[in-house]
Amino acid sequence: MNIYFENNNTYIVSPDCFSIAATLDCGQAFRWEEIESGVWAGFANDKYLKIEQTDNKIILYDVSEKDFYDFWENYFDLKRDYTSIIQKIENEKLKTAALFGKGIRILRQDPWETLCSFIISQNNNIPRIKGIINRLCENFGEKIFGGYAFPTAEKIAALTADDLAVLRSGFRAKYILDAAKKVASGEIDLSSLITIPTEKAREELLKIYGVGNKVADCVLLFGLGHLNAFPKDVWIKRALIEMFGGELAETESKFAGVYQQYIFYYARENKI
DNA sequence: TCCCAGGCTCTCT
DNA sequence: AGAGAGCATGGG
Repeated sequence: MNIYFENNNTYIVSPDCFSIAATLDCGQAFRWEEIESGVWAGFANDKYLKIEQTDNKIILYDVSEKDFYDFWENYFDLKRDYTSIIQKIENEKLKTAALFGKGIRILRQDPWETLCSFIISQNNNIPRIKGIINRLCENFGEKIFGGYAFPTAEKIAALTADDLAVLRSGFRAKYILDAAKKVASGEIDLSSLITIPTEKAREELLKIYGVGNKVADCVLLFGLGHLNAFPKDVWIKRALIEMFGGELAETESKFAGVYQQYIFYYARENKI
């Protein structure tokens, strides 16, 4: 994987275990879309990015060397060696899923955005999740180049359930408000959850009304860098039964969350 | 029309 | 501590 910078773009040549399609469309982020074949555009924090993948190259448009090292390298988890993670897998079926989804990287998303997004995701389908999040950003987010940033917890905490009616998020609105209030007030300090043990961080997240184990694990994995978190949703539960007879010891391992994404992607793409 | 969606809370055993 | 209903809304 070779990286260079030219014309204010960032180029990644021969990327290792990095498919932007697999990474951006495997259900961990909701604000990316494929605008033309191989070209994706979306938002992260207060930034907009257009990114393209060709045969042997990934181009991050309008991303300087400083932008890349200050933000995108971490966002796409590019310092981590996914090749070695996959190589160390011994379970044959898990290895099959891993090789199928080897281009997936676990995004390091903004913790508040991740929390809010996965609260919205509960008992919901992906197209509608995206719709609600879009309305959330359009109505309450800062206008930035290309669209709207994700609204801050402070902004949401100052709203009422009536204000959130435009989202058409149903029963989830009260959960969003509780999360925003706990985060904005400092009762829950999301950034502090990055460095404490996974179990302790999960306990904190579970204090939020409307956050259960599944949502907490998604926040731990996609927003807080706890790669041992293993969210169990309906897809995963079904896949664990179909592929592994219901039990998989690797769900307790250091990179369980990475395996989880491989299994999720494999199950979804192959309609297991 | 009907079933169900990357679940959670509440209630009842 | 485990099971089941109810929840808002709309995609397929």
